Amino acid sequence: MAVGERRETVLRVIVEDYITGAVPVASKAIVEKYGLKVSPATVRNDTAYLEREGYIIHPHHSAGSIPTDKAYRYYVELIGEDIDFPPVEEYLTSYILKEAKEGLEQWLKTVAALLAGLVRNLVVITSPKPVRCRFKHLDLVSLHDFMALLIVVLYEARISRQVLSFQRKVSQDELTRLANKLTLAYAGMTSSEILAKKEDLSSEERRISECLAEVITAEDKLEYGEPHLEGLYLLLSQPEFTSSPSMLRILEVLEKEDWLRTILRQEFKRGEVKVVIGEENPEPALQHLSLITSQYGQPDRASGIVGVIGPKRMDYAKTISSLTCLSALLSDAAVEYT
Amino acid sequence: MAVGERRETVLRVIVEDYITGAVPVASKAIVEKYGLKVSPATVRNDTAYLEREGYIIHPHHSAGSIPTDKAYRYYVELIGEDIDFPPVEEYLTSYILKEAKEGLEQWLKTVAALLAGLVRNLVVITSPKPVRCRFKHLDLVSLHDFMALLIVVLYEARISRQVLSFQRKVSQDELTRLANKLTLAYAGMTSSEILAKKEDLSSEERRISECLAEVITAEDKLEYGEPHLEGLYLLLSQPEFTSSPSMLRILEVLEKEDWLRTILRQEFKRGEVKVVIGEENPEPALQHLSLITSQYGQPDRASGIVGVIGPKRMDYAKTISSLTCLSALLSDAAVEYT
DNA sequence: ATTTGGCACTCCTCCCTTTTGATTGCTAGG
DNA sequence: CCTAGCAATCAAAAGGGAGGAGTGCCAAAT
Repeated sequence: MAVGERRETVLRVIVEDYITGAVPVASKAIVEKYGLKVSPATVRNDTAYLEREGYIIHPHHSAGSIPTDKAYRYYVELIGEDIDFPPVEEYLTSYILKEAKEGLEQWLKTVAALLAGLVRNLVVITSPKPVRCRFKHLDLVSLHDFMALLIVVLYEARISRQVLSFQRKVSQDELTRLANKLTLAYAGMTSSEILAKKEDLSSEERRISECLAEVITAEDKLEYGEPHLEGLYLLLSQPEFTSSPSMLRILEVLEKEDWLRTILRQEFKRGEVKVVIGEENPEPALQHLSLITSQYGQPDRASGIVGVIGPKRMDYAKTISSLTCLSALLSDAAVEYT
Repeated sequence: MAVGERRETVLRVIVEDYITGAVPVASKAIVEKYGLKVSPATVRNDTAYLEREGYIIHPHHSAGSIPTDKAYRYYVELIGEDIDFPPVEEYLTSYILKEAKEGLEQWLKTVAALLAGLVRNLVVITSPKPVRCRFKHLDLVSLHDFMALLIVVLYEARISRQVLSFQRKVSQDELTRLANKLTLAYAGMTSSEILAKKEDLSSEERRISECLAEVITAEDKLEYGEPHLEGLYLLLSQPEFTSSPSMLRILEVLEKEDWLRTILRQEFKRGEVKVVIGEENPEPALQHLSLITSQYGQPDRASGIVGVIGPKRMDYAKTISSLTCLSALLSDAAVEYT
């Protein structure tokens, strides 16, 4: 085996061993566990080289090697070429197909929990949402004399509600009439189209139309649906977070919720799984974690995000393959809601 | 001061001091901080008595006193009589009144986060939900030739959706006609009323009606709306959970979610705040915590639960008063959605 | 040029001991 | 019934090796 080739093997072994074991990998262990035909001293020469190149570091002088972000990146590119994990696919499929009677959101939570258990990390999933919402139907329910509840139904089975007040008394009969009229008038429109359609409207009709457009705009602004988190317990059980301060730091970050935007703002290509390792992440609070994310659904129609958050030392092979498979399955399922 | 009276003072002081400080309370500290006119030795006689009676324990021989569940219960009954906390009320009111444009659920989350910050513990809140849902409106959207999406709008602005399949091709026009007919036929009915209404229905109409009743029944079964949790970070920052195993134990319990039923299954009286301390809770996993819960809304119409979960050593006075006040405010706000 | 065995050195971890300081329990006297 | 004083108790912090795992490097072997 050529020197360069062995170095690559050593690096791969270090990454894989550290992923499963979470302890620094010693030269002796590398030789023994993987049956290399060289002595530990030789491996030490290689690790010295890898350290110079920035692939590994030693937590202290007489400790084994642990991979750097660069090493994980190298590893991910390496395995990216031929990833194949049939058992995961079968396992997921069998569960996912019994789509729930309990509604979409509940089902997504179940799916997320399933994936979390599989990859033993935190899973975040958002419900599918179109980029540009289209109006489908509205209802008006009288609350008091001057107030009504506006219920807006959008395509992709999304709904929103808003309280509305009028200058004068409006009866339920009148509200129903207004609702029917406007439902007909605005069917299939986006928020800007509704605002653009300037016909002669009564004061109440204008009030409702504005409110309607506002509601749809608000929906448009949400880049994704409400995110569900599952497996927090699993993430925090990882050995890197055993100390309570580091656990609290994670929790604090997760509750602030800005991190989510960071994840969701990414550009996705169809079917692609994105891997962001440690300091590759622009968000400092997440730089000691890795994110693996994927988009599902049809980008032009409704789409959502499913992602896994774990320590940098996470099982990239398994997670990437699970996510690839899951996002394909979810895309198929989402077609039914189109 | 009579002996019995002083003992009560000593107990109250121990509870209050332990609530704020989280460290065992020494006899000397009791005398000094609260300016008692007796010596530490005298207080020690009192604590010896209180220990015999089961109100306090000592974590080890040469440590101060910490209250037992019995002591907290005594304390809660004591303060229950004249609780008054105006600053909380004003603080909450000012924020809550700017009701959100972002929808009910989002607003509830904000309220929960606000309360969590105030009481520095985990807050759980459920969206208001009527005990018996009434049908308001339905829509049918064609998916494929044989499949449609059923969108059900209920009173109190609740919505649910369900995928539906037919034996034969059904066009969107036909679906719209069916939707209008059934919306009219079933307006205001509960699930059982819908099932009872046996008129001569076509095969498709029967299929939809059954599905509709099923959806409403499912909503009825949910005792409360989707719960929101806020302030997990605050709860786990409490000194009793600094060790990572105890933190993980809490997280594990919270993710299992069965505990929620325990909380929500309680019987509530209008406007009442319930306090469950430690082992008073039937659920073993929660026996090292205290729960303070309250119902809001109108029991006959929509109602929800708001509760605080904290260590047994939590600020009962502040939490009870905050919750009393908040639940009243939420009830007022909920009226608008009736 | 690469590999290897050997050896000194480093640094972490574990365990044991000691010290320190706080606090109680008890007893005898006010 | 209260108090002062004192011995007893225990946790937490600080110290101190001993042990051990593992590297770095050098000189010799391949």
